[in-house]
Amino acid sequence: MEKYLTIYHDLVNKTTTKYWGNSTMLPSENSLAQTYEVSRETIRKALDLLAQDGYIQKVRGKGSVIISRNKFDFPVSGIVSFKELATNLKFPTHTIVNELSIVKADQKLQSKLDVKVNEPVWKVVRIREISDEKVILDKDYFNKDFIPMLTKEICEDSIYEYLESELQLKISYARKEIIVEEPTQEDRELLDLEHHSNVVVIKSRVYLEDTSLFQYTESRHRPDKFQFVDFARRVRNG
Amino acid sequence: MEKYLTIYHDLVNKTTTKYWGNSTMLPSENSLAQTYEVSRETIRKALDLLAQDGYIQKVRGKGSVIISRNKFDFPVSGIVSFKELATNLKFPTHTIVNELSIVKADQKLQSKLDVKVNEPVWKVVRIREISDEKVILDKDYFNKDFIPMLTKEICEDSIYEYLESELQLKISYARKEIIVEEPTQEDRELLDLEHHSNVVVIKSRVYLEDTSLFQYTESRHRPDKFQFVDFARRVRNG
DNA sequence: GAGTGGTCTAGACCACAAC
DNA sequence: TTGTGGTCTAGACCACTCC
Repeated sequence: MEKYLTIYHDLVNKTTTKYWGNSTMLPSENSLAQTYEVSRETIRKALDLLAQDGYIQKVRGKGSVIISRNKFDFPVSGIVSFKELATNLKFPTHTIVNELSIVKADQKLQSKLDVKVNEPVWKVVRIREISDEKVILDKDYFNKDFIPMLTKEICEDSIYEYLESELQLKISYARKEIIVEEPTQEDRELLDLEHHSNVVVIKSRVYLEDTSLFQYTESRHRPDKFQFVDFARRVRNG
Repeated sequence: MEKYLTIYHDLVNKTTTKYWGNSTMLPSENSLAQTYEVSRETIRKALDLLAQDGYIQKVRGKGSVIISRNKFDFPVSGIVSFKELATNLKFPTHTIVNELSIVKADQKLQSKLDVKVNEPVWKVVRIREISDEKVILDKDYFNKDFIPMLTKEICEDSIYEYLESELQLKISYARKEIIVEEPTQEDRELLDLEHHSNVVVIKSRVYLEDTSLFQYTESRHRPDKFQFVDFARRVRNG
């Protein structure tokens, strides 16, 4: 593996496990460069990642401050699949595949998935249970060019794991939009909505490393089971 | 200004205004290095920012692909103040300062703002109107150590602008949590909630460059007026 | 084989903080 | 004055894409 990534992972480990005792500061860049026997720029590359991910804050003239993360401040920025989320949760989770089919793209899908009308796309509808309650409805549409085959078993496990390890597709980035809607008839039928009169909808477009758009997803959550945690650095200013 | 930042801004401009015509590719790093008369590493630093901010996607062996941003894909990742948001919106906006006072920190605030119980903190409650509807309730608490003075006029304009330009405070990063709650009595009294039975709550802790926590905010939105747009790169994998 | 981006180096100079 | 992080350089080698 690349040196700076190895160092990054090692430093993540050491900052989160109090390797340096109760010190709130990382060793200096020069000191780390000696320790790892690399150039200072390589250390800086690793530290930049730590800062981006909210593990440290660099302060000019002083050093790198370790940011303590208490309790629920787990980092779920970035793209997270339900399986990744589920393994972080302490509650039992279960996935029900409600639909797995190939449909022809209509007008709406055409624009969302960047395919031609009537082109075949995978449609997957899954219900997510947490503690035996049906609280999330995931509707995925995949560009069929990238995924020749898809089975119920794969959908029950993790589509992302299949894409990355079997098909060697590299997910690169996503655009997400979070809004609140009134439940549709489908929401009411498939989810345990109880008295709730809203659903939180996360619409995502997911892109591969070569910038091709290959997935459009609507993840519809019961509002009381929705939480989004974000770590944001100040926007670049002129 | 630093070279790589100048180049970053210049390239943002050129990629968003079709400076290179309909080409979807940026010039190569070596070519850019010649053009700007800097080293390749400096160009790479600028390009890394462009990639982080979703303007380009770098593809190994090929080059940097310009990511086209259509219509509503404006980048509101990061910390955005209401004033910044308001200037982006096409609708008339207005701020009503409902409360501006110094209160003593209670148990709840103590943990959220990292101050001692009974220490004085600024409390600011503001109602945000969009198109003459009261749709957002902002409740801000500031550590008084950092802000000696605060007036109604500043709160009506932009507290952030005051902090950054007058007090020279440098906001660095924030932790946000988005959840959905049932409206409180206060929400019902101060907002035009109409029939809506939920509010979207964004809880933020805002930190300065030296990692001191100086603000805790709850921004309470009428659900139909809430939208959160995010650009996310894949989480680092091992 | 030529061109691209990805990694890494050794060294330089700067602005800033702490003493 | 010393140490810290921030910027910038010139050059090297690599893996990858495309022809």
